[in-house]
Amino acid sequence: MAYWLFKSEPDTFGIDDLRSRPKQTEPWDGVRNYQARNMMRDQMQVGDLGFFYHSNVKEPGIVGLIEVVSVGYPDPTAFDPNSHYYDPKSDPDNPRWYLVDVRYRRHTKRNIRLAELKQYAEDVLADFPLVRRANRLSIMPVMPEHWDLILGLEEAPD
DNA sequence: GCCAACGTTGGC
DNA sequence: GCCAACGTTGGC
Repeated sequence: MAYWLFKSEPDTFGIDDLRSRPKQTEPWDGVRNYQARNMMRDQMQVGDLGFFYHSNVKEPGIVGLIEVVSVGYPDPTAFDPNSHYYDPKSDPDNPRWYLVDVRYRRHTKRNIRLAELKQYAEDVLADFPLVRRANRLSIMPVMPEHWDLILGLEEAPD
Protein backbone atom coordinates (compact mmCIF):
# COMPACT_ATOMS: atom_id res chain seq x y z
CA MET A 1 0.00 0.00 0.00
CA ALA A 2 1.37 3.36 -1.05
CA TYR A 3 0.58 7.00 -0.39
CA TRP A 4 0.12 9.77 -2.95
CA LEU A 5 -0.80 13.40 -3.27
CA PHE A 6 -3.28 14.59 -5.91
CA LYS A 7 -3.35 18.26 -6.83
CA SER A 8 -6.42 19.94 -8.21
CA GLU A 9 -7.75 23.43 -8.63
CA PRO A 10 -11.03 23.56 -6.71
CA ASP A 11 -12.46 25.96 -9.30
CA THR A 12 -12.19 23.04 -11.71
CA PHE A 13 -12.64 20.02 -9.44
CA GLY A 14 -12.41 20.17 -5.67
CA ILE A 15 -12.87 17.81 -2.74
CA ASP A 16 -16.53 18.80 -2.47
CA ASP A 17 -17.06 17.88 -6.10
CA LEU A 18 -15.61 14.44 -5.48
CA ARG A 19 -17.83 13.90 -2.44
CA SER A 20 -20.93 14.80 -4.45
CA ARG A 21 -20.21 12.36 -7.29
CA PRO A 22 -22.11 9.07 -7.59
CA LYS A 23 -20.37 6.57 -5.31
CA GLN A 24 -18.15 9.52 -4.37
CA THR A 25 -15.89 8.23 -7.10
CA GLU A 26 -14.40 9.92 -10.16
CA PRO A 27 -11.79 9.20 -12.83
CA TRP A 28 -8.76 11.44 -12.26
CA ASP A 29 -8.70 12.52 -15.87
CA GLY A 30 -6.86 15.20 -17.77
CA VAL A 31 -3.35 14.54 -16.47
CA ARG A 32 -0.97 15.43 -19.30
CA ASN A 33 2.39 15.05 -17.66
CA TYR A 34 4.51 11.98 -18.23
CA GLN A 35 5.82 11.61 -14.71
CA ALA A 36 2.33 11.76 -13.27
CA ARG A 37 1.07 9.44 -15.98
CA ASN A 38 3.73 6.87 -15.19
CA MET A 39 2.77 6.82 -11.52
CA MET A 40 -0.88 6.19 -12.32
CA ARG A 41 -0.17 3.66 -15.06
CA ASP A 42 2.63 1.71 -13.43
CA GLN A 43 2.60 2.16 -9.68
CA MET A 44 -0.81 2.88 -8.21
CA GLN A 45 -2.75 0.02 -6.68
CA VAL A 46 -6.30 -0.38 -5.45
CA GLY A 47 -6.33 0.57 -1.78
CA ASP A 48 -3.59 3.18 -2.02
CA LEU A 49 -4.42 6.39 -0.17
CA GLY A 50 -3.97 9.96 -1.29
CA PHE A 51 -4.04 13.48 0.01
CA PHE A 52 -6.35 15.80 -1.91
CA TYR A 53 -4.55 19.11 -2.39
CA HIS A 54 -6.15 22.38 -3.50
CA SER A 55 -3.88 24.51 -5.70
CA ASN A 56 -4.30 27.97 -7.17
CA VAL A 57 -6.33 29.30 -4.27
CA LYS A 58 -5.62 31.88 -1.61
CA GLU A 59 -4.46 29.28 0.87
CA PRO A 60 -3.29 26.19 -1.02
CA GLY A 61 -3.14 23.06 1.11
CA ILE A 62 -4.30 19.54 1.88
CA VAL A 63 -8.04 19.40 2.38
CA GLY A 64 -8.96 15.73 2.31
CA LEU A 65 -8.14 12.05 1.95
CA ILE A 66 -9.02 9.90 -1.02
CA GLU A 67 -8.56 6.27 -1.98
CA VAL A 68 -7.35 4.77 -5.25
CA VAL A 69 -10.09 2.39 -6.42
CA SER A 70 -8.76 1.25 -9.81
CA VAL A 71 -5.44 0.49 -11.36
CA GLY A 72 -4.34 2.66 -14.26
CA TYR A 73 -6.27 2.56 -17.52
CA PRO A 74 -6.33 4.76 -20.64
CA ASP A 75 -7.78 8.25 -20.18
CA PRO A 76 -10.83 8.36 -22.46
CA THR A 77 -10.86 12.18 -22.58
CA ALA A 78 -7.69 12.00 -24.68
CA PHE A 79 -9.72 10.34 -27.47
CA ASP A 80 -12.68 12.74 -27.32
CA PRO A 81 -12.42 15.67 -29.76
CA ASN A 82 -15.01 17.52 -27.71
CA SER A 83 -13.02 17.22 -24.51
CA HIS A 84 -10.88 20.00 -23.18
CA TYR A 85 -8.25 17.31 -22.63
CA TYR A 86 -8.37 15.91 -26.17
CA ASP A 87 -4.97 14.83 -27.49
CA PRO A 88 -5.00 13.74 -31.15
CA LYS A 89 -1.63 12.09 -30.60
CA SER A 90 -3.12 9.59 -28.16
CA ASP A 91 -4.16 6.56 -30.20
CA PRO A 92 -6.71 4.15 -28.64
CA ASP A 93 -4.48 1.32 -29.88
CA ASN A 94 -1.50 2.89 -28.17
CA PRO A 95 -2.82 5.25 -25.49
CA ARG A 96 -0.59 8.05 -24.35
CA TRP A 97 -2.47 9.08 -21.20
CA TYR A 98 -3.66 7.03 -18.24
CA LEU A 99 -5.71 7.65 -15.13
CA VAL A 100 -7.01 5.93 -12.01
CA ASP A 101 -10.39 6.18 -10.32
CA VAL A 102 -10.39 7.79 -6.89
CA ARG A 103 -12.98 7.72 -4.11
CA TYR A 104 -13.66 10.28 -1.41
CA ARG A 105 -12.70 9.19 2.09
CA ARG A 106 -12.99 12.29 4.24
CA HIS A 107 -12.19 15.96 4.58
CA THR A 108 -9.28 16.74 6.80
CA LYS A 109 -10.32 18.53 9.96
CA ARG A 110 -8.78 21.69 8.58
CA ASN A 111 -6.83 22.94 5.60
CA ILE A 112 -3.27 21.79 6.20
CA ARG A 113 -1.78 24.74 4.40
CA LEU A 114 1.26 24.70 2.15
CA ALA A 115 2.67 27.62 4.14
CA GLU A 116 2.59 25.41 7.23
CA LEU A 117 4.16 22.43 5.48
CA LYS A 118 6.95 24.69 4.24
CA GLN A 119 8.03 25.26 7.82
CA TYR A 120 9.42 21.73 7.63
CA ALA A 121 10.98 22.13 4.19
CA GLU A 122 14.50 22.34 5.59
CA ASP A 123 14.28 19.24 7.76
CA VAL A 124 11.64 16.50 7.96
CA LEU A 125 9.96 17.41 4.67
CA ALA A 126 13.20 18.22 2.84
CA ASP A 127 12.57 15.62 0.15
CA PHE A 128 8.84 16.15 -0.15
CA PRO A 129 8.41 17.67 -3.64
CA LEU A 130 5.37 19.73 -2.70
CA VAL A 131 7.33 22.13 -0.51
CA ARG A 132 10.01 22.74 -3.11
CA ARG A 133 9.86 25.98 -4.96
CA ALA A 134 7.87 26.12 -8.18
CA ASN A 135 7.00 22.47 -7.98
CA ARG A 136 4.63 21.66 -10.84
CA LEU A 137 4.06 17.95 -10.40
CA SER A 138 0.32 17.33 -10.14
CA ILE A 139 0.68 13.86 -8.64
CA MET A 140 3.49 12.84 -6.35
CA PRO A 141 4.39 9.97 -4.02
CA VAL A 142 4.27 10.59 -0.28
CA MET A 143 6.68 8.67 1.91
CA PRO A 144 5.03 6.93 4.91
CA GLU A 145 6.91 9.08 7.43
CA HIS A 146 5.72 12.21 5.63
CA TRP A 147 2.18 10.90 5.53
CA ASP A 148 2.27 10.33 9.28
CA LEU A 149 3.80 13.72 9.99
CA ILE A 150 1.14 15.52 7.99
CA LEU A 151 -1.68 13.58 9.65
CA GLY A 152 -0.13 14.61 12.94
CA LEU A 153 -0.22 18.25 11.86
CA GLU A 154 -3.91 17.84 11.17
CA GLU A 155 -4.44 17.45 14.92
CA ALA A 156 -2.30 20.46 15.80
CA PRO A 157 -3.79 23.91 16.25
CA ASP A 158 -4.17 25.80 13.01
C1' DG B 1 -1.12 40.26 -12.13
C1' DC B 2 3.70 38.92 -11.83
C1' DC B 3 7.10 35.86 -12.71
C1' DA B 4 10.19 31.78 -11.68
C1' DA B 5 10.57 27.21 -12.91
C1' DC B 6 10.19 23.77 -15.89
C1' DG B 7 8.13 20.79 -19.63
C1' DT B 8 7.43 20.70 -24.58
C1' DT B 9 8.13 21.89 -29.28
C1' DG B 10 10.50 22.43 -33.39
C1' DG B 11 14.33 24.33 -36.24
C1' DC B 12 18.76 23.19 -37.35
C1' DG C 1 20.57 15.66 -30.25
C1' DC C 2 20.98 20.50 -28.95
C1' DC C 3 18.83 24.40 -27.36
C1' DA C 4 16.05 28.66 -27.91
C1' DA C 5 11.41 29.91 -27.81
C1' DC C 6 7.21 29.24 -26.02
C1' DG C 7 3.41 27.77 -22.96
C1' DT C 8 1.81 26.38 -18.51
C1' DT C 9 1.75 25.89 -13.60
C1' DG C 10 0.99 27.76 -9.41
C1' DG C 11 2.70 30.44 -5.36
C1' DC C 12 2.79 34.91 -3.89
